[in-house]
Amino acid sequence: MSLSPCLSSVLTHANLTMYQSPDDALHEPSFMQYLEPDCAAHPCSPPGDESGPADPGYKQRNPQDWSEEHVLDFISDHVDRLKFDASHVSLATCTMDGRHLCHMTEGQMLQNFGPYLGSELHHSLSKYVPKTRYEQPYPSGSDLHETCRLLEGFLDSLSYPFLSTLKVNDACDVKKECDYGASYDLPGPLAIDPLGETDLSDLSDSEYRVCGIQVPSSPESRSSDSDLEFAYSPTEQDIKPEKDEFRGKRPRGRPPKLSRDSGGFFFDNQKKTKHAPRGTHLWEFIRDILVHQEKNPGLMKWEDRREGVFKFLKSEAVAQLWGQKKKNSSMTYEKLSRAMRYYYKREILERVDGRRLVYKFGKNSNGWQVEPMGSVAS
DNA sequence: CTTACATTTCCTGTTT
DNA sequence: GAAACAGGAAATGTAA
Repeated sequence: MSLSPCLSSVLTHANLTMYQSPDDALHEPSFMQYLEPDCAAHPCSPPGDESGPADPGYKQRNPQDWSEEHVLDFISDHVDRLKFDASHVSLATCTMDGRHLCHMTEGQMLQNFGPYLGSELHHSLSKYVPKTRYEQPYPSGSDLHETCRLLEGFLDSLSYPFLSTLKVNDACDVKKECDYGASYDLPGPLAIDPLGETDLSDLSDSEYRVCGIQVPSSPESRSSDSDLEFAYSPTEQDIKPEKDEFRGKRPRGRPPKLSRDSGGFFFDNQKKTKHAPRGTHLWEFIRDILVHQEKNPGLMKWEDRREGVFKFLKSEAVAQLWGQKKKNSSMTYEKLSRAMRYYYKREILERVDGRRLVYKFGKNSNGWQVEPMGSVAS
């Protein structure tokens, strides 16, 4: 389907309606919210038609030959598929022809489109591009190191808790020459499969991906743990000062959301656009990991299944997974554990004194018990 | 629009 | 000293 006219208008619209305040942002329709009605209203291609009447569409073309509209189609398709909130995409960011797009390194894509969408676009593009051109995003040492440098700079600028030890895999073979450290030995792409009766069923495959990025198991690099709000491109005013600079100035409690009008970048794509469906609570998420450990072995384990005592084995990995579920890439175990502690009062969890990373399900939790007929617990 | 809820974020202080 | 724990305070986003 040729979405480009719609997409262009959408992007233009989005670009022209930069958020003036957080409140504006709250009510700003998402990228796709713009897109779909617009496309419905405009004489876009009929449903199911991958191409316009005269244009075979980007899928039928060599990406090198993509027009700007093809590139916009390509991006919009991914935005659509990923249900990505691209309301902060600027048209300028997406305006390029296929040749330009193909010449972008993964690092540049991450920088332009954010870690989530950028990674997806890069990965997807590598399937379209003939091997002659695109297959070698890091063909030479210099290119490789340039990308490493870009990526490192980008990651550093985000001050992501683990980014200093990130390992980039797959299409970017950077790991071979840029040792970002050990990765979580998570099973595959952190894949918790939808569990049918569980509350994870609303997750798409992509929601559990780490976008080609694996997070290290040893959270040693938590030095920047206060700099987790990296929802924006690192503009001067958006980058938080060092922690120490805040001392004595920052009020207690969660700070107000920053304005999102930071130049059309959209690293706040993890912004929650929808609250988790009713029933999708943290304790249930934890329970489901425990109950279906075969889906994610090694993250958590039962200490005493009968009593409901469990332990985090990879606390930060679980937190990352929870963050993915909530579209919040800055989730940490520290924050997750705060939410866990709130469960004590509600008796969803019980305190287990003296044991680190160990919790116990309380009387107000359910679904974890070993039942005679094994209806829930497997 | 308001309110309740379930977090999320950040903090200080304590314990392991 | 670092990581985890504890819990206060305030903000957030969604549903009702």
